[in-house]
Amino acid sequence: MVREPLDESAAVDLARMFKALADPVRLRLLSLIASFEGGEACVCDLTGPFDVSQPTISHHLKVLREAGLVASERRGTWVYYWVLPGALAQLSALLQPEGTR
Amino acid sequence: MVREPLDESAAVDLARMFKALADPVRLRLLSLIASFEGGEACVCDLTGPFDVSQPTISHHLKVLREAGLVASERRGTWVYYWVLPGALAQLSALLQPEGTR
DNA sequence: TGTCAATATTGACGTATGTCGAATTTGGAG
DNA sequence: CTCCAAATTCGACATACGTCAATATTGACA
Repeated sequence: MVREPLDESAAVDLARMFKALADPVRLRLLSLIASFEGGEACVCDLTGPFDVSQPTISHHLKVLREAGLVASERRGTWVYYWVLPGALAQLSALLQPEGTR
Repeated sequence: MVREPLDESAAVDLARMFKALADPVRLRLLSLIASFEGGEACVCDLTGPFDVSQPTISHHLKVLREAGLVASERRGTWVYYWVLPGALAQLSALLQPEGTR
């Protein structure tokens, strides 16, 4: 990114992912999921720490999922979420200032 | 971020920065500024490549500046912008998946 | 001092976003 | 089969955001 200008379509794709990170609740959700033991958490684990309603949490999880930052799977009564590390790594690399590595 | 849950105030601060990145025009602006020779560009260099109006570019530059991602200085007739690498590095580190480095 | 070019600010507009309560779906247990 | 708990979807609402045209500001230079 620091080397040569992003073309428009790449910028649109990246903006979609950054937009998913551009909310305090979603950042905390992501961090909470990632730091859970085993790297995954069910929705019931995720609603407690927040002041917002459960449907709102569900909405934010959907945004994260559609942005490709997390994935989910139903197991019986519960739905589990985990972080997709590749997506974060891609964004991380993009923001890496020139010399750094 | 992957190690322990973000607290709310940290999440609010970070979300503010990610929000500044959550727009294709701003991502391209940032990339364009960074990849300019000398690492800085005047506004007149930045309006051409986009389909949006000059006031809109000015608005986006203000958003980037208030998010702490770029800084600017007036030199005579022109105003120059450059990227603040520390801010990008902070976000980059945050997104770094666990083992990576 | 007056005019011009480069940026920024203002005001307005349509659309997107975060949030909630209510209704719906889904699977497990009686 | 029915009922319940977990999660999602729906519909509504207020606020935030991206954009533009018009206006204001700033500095250079004649």
